[in-house]
Amino acid sequence: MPRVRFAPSPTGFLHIGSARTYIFNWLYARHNAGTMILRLDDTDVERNTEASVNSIFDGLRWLDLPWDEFYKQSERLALHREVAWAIFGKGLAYRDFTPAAVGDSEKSGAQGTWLCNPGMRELSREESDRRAAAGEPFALRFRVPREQAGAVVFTDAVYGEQSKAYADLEDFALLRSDGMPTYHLASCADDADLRITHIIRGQEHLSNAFKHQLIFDAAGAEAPTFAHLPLLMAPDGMKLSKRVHGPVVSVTTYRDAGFLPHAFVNFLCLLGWSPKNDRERMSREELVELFTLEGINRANAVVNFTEENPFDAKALWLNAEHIRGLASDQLAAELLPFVPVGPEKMRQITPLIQERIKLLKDVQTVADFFFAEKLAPYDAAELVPKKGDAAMAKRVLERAREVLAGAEFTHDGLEGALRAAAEGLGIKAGQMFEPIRVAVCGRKTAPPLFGTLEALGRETALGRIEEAIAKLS
RNA sequence: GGCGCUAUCGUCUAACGGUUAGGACGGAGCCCUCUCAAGGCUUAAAUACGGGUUCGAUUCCCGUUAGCGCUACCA
Repeated sequence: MPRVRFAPSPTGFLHIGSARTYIFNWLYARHNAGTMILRLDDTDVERNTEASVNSIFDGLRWLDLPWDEFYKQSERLALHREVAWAIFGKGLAYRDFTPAAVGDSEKSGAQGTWLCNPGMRELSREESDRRAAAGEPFALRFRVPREQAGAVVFTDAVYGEQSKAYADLEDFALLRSDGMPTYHLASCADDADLRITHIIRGQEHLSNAFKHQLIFDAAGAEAPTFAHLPLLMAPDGMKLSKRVHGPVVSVTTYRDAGFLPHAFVNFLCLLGWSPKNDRERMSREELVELFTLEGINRANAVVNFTEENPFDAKALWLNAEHIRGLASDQLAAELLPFVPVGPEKMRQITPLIQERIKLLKDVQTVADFFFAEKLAPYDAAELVPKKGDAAMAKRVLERAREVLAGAEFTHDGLEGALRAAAEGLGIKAGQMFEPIRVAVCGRKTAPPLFGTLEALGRETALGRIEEAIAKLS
């Protein structure tokens, strides 16, 4: 039974790339009847924030893909230290007494790669113990066997066989001088302890995996299978970041704009993964059924957004697809939070706009005239039908006033009455409908007229026609 | 700089070494039609470059170029 984990560090809002990583882990777990573990990797006390923790929970809960187990890394420090000292005990790590402040960026200068602080890895055990006993602060570093000719080797489920010469790996830290574990140590210690079988994460960790393999080996644990995911990029080729790309990288932005959670999940799945059978729109069950590590691509994927169009066109299309696929009543319920109207009215309006919105939020602009007490001001010229004039518009509206006063106020009743009226006036049906549509909706493009009139009701419709006639006088 | 990874239409992607290089979104056009959508049909659009290997390379190998990632006592 596979056990997978998503291990975000709570140092910012939930990123769409992180959401995708979570989704892939979740799908892998469900596809293989495994366990999905959420673990907060909060060993960086300096940068952790409560707001970030909330953002992560909010985002993940919205996706509606529940996890099975939850852990907080900060509550497992004893385990991490135990693993670190066990590695030290085997002689595979050493104390580095170099003051923390010195030479961070200078280490890896243009000269070449920084590998270790000279002198420290050669310190005798006695000397090391003596200085530690004397209270001198130190970091614990992994002793990479760079004097050996070999390499660290592992097989990535996505990228295949990976190897890196020992000589190219630096002596990375396991424990900081304040005794806190580093990410590398804590992550591996926890993965081993939680019996994680597959580490599915972003490709930015591919290089780190060599270090992790070393830690698992040193700790005497069998390393999980690594599966690295291609990264999500911005159209400018840069890694997505809130700083430069704004809120489009945050999951909550999608939620607030009215993406259906599953449509969002569906979209993210198509970035860097393919079922290889041209399927695009898929239900959750289908995704679980189709998801495999073999389907994961190796090249980075760009999320195609611009300043004018903050959402990828394909994301929008998929959302519209899923909206259309919803039962009308269900969609009405989803729409409710976006608009000041009761459930009854919403259910009546929904069928009229279901095929016309890409985002739930679009209901605010597409259906505004249903909720507005008073129509937004429009130009009287809008009332004039194609190949007609103001006089025709007025004639149409005056006739409509009579017809609507008496007609049966249903889709079919209205259509019959209005078409007959057009014939009576000797004009095309379109010329009849156009002025009425504008009078009633305040604009030329709107949902189908008869259903709209029905939903609006006789009183409102007549009132708006009256106002339009006044505009023409 | 060192190391690692990647490279098919604008974007997401498909293609046991043998296809007219397929699909989707978006674009253009047509049809349908009370406007707008939705739907249907048609269309433009890609194998980064150079060498190999092979009867034959999108596919395998090498190089170049470009991009990304890692190179912290961040994760």
